Amino acid sequence: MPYDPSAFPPFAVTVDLVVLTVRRHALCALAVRRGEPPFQGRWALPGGFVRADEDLAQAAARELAEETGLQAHDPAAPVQDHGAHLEQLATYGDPKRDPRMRVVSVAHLALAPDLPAPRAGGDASNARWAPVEELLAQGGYGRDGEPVAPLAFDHAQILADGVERARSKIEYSSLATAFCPPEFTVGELRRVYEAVWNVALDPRNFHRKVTGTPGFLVPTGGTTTRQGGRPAQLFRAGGATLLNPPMLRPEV
Amino acid sequence: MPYDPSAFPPFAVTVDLVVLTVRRHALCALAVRRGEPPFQGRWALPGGFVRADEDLAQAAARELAEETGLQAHDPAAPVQDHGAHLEQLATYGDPKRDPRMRVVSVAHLALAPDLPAPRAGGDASNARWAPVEELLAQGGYGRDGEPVAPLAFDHAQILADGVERARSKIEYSSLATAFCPPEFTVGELRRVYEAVWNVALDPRNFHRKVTGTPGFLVPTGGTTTRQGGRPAQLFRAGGATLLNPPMLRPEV
DNA sequence: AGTGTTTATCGTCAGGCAGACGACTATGAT
DNA sequence: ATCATAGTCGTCTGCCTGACGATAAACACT
Repeated sequence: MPYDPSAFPPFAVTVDLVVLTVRRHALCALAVRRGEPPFQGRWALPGGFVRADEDLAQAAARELAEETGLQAHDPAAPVQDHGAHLEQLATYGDPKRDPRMRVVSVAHLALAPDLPAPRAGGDASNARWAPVEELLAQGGYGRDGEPVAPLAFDHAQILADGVERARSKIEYSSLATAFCPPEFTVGELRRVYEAVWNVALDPRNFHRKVTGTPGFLVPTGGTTTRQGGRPAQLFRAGGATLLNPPMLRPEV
Repeated sequence: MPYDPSAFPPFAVTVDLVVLTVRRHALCALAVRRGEPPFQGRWALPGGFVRADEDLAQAAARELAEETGLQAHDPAAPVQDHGAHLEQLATYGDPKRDPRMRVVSVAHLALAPDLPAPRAGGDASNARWAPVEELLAQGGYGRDGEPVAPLAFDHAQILADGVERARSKIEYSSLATAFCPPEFTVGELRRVYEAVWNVALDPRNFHRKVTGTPGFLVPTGGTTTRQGGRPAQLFRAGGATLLNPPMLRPEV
C-alpha cells in the first residue's frame, strides 16, 4: 500500500545550536539577533531549517560553519584537528513553540575554543558571545546594567539544557579540551573547568588529576609563559575520551 | 511578513520507543511486528506519528500506553506512583532512513517493571519482549536457534543507543528502581543491575552501597521471602535521583 | 529434629583516590 | 634584589571500594 500523505501532519524541522566557548574566565554562548518576526530584534540561538536531502548532523555542521566558520569534528575522531566538538543535544517540539507553524527543532551542542570572532552573514553587530549567565537572566539586567530581554522562542530552555550537558559531560569525558586551542597548559585547562562550573579548583590537585589520568593529556615537549609566571608545559588532548574515575565537580 | 511555506521542506515526525524491562535475569525490549511495508513482517520498535496538536513527550506517552497500557511518570516527579519512566533519547533523521518519505523520529526511552504482558492493538502475537542481545544480534540466531532478521529501519541503532543510555544512567541515578515493582528488596535491585550490565555483583558490597546512599532507598518496614532464603527487607525508591558517588560498573 | 541450600546482612581489612595544604621552582615586574 | 605570579612535586588524612569471612533466617529434604 502506498503511503497516504494525509495520514500524518507536516512539520518543519530546524536545527538550533548552543555554541559554547570560554572567554575572559566566563562560559559564553553565541547569540544572534533576529532580523524578522516573530521576536524581531530579540536575541536567539543560531539555527535554521534542515534541507530536504540533509542529515541532522550535516545541517548542524552547516549552520555552525555559516555562523562561526568553524568546521565540526567527526564525532568519532579524537579531538586533534582544529575545529569544534558537535553533538546532538535534544529535540524540542511543543506545538506552540513557534507561533507561525509547527516546528520541531533538533538542538545541537557545539564547543569551541576562544579564537573565532562572531559573524552572522557578515554582519557582526547581529551576532555576539554573551555570558550564559547573562543570557539566562530572564528579564534581568546585563553586566552593563541595561535590561536584557529573554531569548526568543524556547531558546532559554535549550541553552540551559546545553549548558547543563556541558557541565556534566566534562566530568567524565575529555570534552573540556574542546574549549582549548590545539596546544594548551594544565592551567588553561583548569580555567576552562573553573569557568564552566563557576568554581575555584585547587591547582595542585587538578594538576595531579589530569596528568595522572592515562590518555587524557599528551605532552608536546614545548613550554609557554603566556600566562605569566613560571613556564608551563604544553599538552595536546590524548586519545582517551572517557575519564575513569571522573573529575568530580565540587559540592555546592 | 507571513511565513512562506515553500521556504522549508515538509517532514513527517514520529516517536519511536525503546521500552526496556528485566525478565528472567535478562534485559529485554519491547518489539512489535510490522503489518505493512516497508519491512513487512519484520520486528521493529513501537512508535507512530506525532499528532498535529501534541507535544513530543505526550506523543511518546500515548504510544507507550497504547502498546503496553503503562502510564508514564511525570519526569519531574519522584519515582513513586506506579508507571514507567519515560525520557527523550535522541532524534534520528537520515534522509534515507525511511524509503517512503522524509521521516524524523524522536526516540524515547521507557523503563518498566516486569509486570505487563505485551499487547499491540489486542494482538499478542504481534508484540513481544525479547532480550536486547537477541534483537541486536543482527543476522544472527536467537536463543531457540532460528535465524533472526535485524530490526526494521534504523531501529537496531536506536535500540543500541537506548540500552547504552540505560546502562550508563543507572550508574549515577536511581533509575534502576524504575525496573522494580513499587516495593522491592536489595537483592531484586541488585539483579536489575546485574541484568542491565550483564555482570555479577558482590551482594555484600552492593547492599552496603545502596543502603548507605542517603535518599536512595526507604525501608517500608515489611519483609518478603519471595526469592527464597532468609527474609529480606522491603524498600521503596527514595527521593534522591542522583547518586553521589555513583554506583561503579565493574571494569571489563 | 537435623542437615543442607539459599539468600540476606554485618564486619574486617587493604588499596586507591581526593581534599587540604606545605614547599619549591622559574619566570617577569618593580 | 625583591616581589608577585604560576606551575609542579609531596605529604597526610579520610572516605570509598573490592575482596572476602562470618552469621542469620528462611525452606527442602531426610
